[in-house]
Amino acid sequence: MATLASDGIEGFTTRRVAQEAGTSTPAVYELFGDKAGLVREIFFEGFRQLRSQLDQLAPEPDPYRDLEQTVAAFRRFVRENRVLSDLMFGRAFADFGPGPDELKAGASTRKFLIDKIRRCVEAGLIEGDPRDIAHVLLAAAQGLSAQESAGWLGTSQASRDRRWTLAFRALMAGLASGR
Amino acid sequence: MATLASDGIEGFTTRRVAQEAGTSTPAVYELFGDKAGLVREIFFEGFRQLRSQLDQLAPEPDPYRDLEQTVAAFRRFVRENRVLSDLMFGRAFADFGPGPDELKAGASTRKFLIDKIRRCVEAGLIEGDPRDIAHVLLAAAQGLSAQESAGWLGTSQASRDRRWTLAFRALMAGLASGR
DNA sequence: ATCGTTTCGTGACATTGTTACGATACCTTG
DNA sequence: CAAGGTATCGTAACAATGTCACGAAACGAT
Repeated sequence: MATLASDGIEGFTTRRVAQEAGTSTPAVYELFGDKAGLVREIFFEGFRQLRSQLDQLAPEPDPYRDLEQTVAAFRRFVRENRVLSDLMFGRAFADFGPGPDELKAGASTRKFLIDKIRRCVEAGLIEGDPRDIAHVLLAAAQGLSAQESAGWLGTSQASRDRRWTLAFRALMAGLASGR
Repeated sequence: MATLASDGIEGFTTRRVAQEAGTSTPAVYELFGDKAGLVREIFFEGFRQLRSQLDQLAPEPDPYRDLEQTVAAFRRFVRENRVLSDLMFGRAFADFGPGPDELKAGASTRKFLIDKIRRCVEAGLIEGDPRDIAHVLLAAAQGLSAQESAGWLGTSQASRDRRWTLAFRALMAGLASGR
């Protein structure tokens, strides 16, 4: 079966989706109304998968390591679902821009982060508004992931790892002492 | 004239480009070979513009403020050239993925950052390999910009500003004390 | 001045998003 | 159980787009 992952975005056409679903093209339009609607569904499915993957993380007693592990899981998700992530966080499909409902999906993921961050704040590891911190942390992870996907973060695995951990440690250390 | 900024990505077609250039479609193919080639040219032009905008920054004696100002200029560029930035840093066009030459263009921008970061390191403000720091700083800025463009960073200007400065300050503070 | 090369315009082809138009299956209601 | 309405689906078509073949024209070199 040809999927997003195997054929990339350019192979993603309504006809092909219909064919591989064993039905005809208008059926897709009957169900999703639009190609954008179809893409939107995949978008939501992506966030469900990410959420499910985060939920399956083994609980970690240390709040710091717990947060670190969550970021690592995010990174893994993006690496293993490159095209899907481009759709979720980038602008892979031209005619699909995130609307209010899509923002909610993103907010759900962020909420997951916020809880873990709150634990770190309550443990005295860092200071600040968990929501702001979640935004910053997620933005950094998203930027690093985008660069890693595009090959901009370095050619060797070692340098990419080094930069990821540097970013996380620096952010956490900087958040330790308020302002 | 219809441009990328006014009509977005969906209006960007080889026929239209040819028409507004006062020529015919195959002329475009003669010049750029491909639509990807045409897009690539815009990609490079984008990095030239970004570089030119960074070069026009008034020199700042304080290395910290200098770096901060550079990041602010990056943010401004992305905000004022939303579609172009999507093309440069995201994956706005499906059939165009960054190759070796494109990576060089990105490296040029990063080099600009590295010099300013080196100044901060030499001034004792932060510690670490300037190249690693540049990667991390650029990734964070790119992630924040992407979220801001998509509307994920918050609805109020104040919260967006707060998160930008939080990210920068936290990163710099965290880089101050090595490891 | 002539020839070869480069550039360019007309027209065509394959693909894609999208929809009109019937046909079919299914579900409700008497 | 049968009839009618509705939702769904397949065939075919249309418009737009990327791309290219095929000459025509322009332009420089000899």
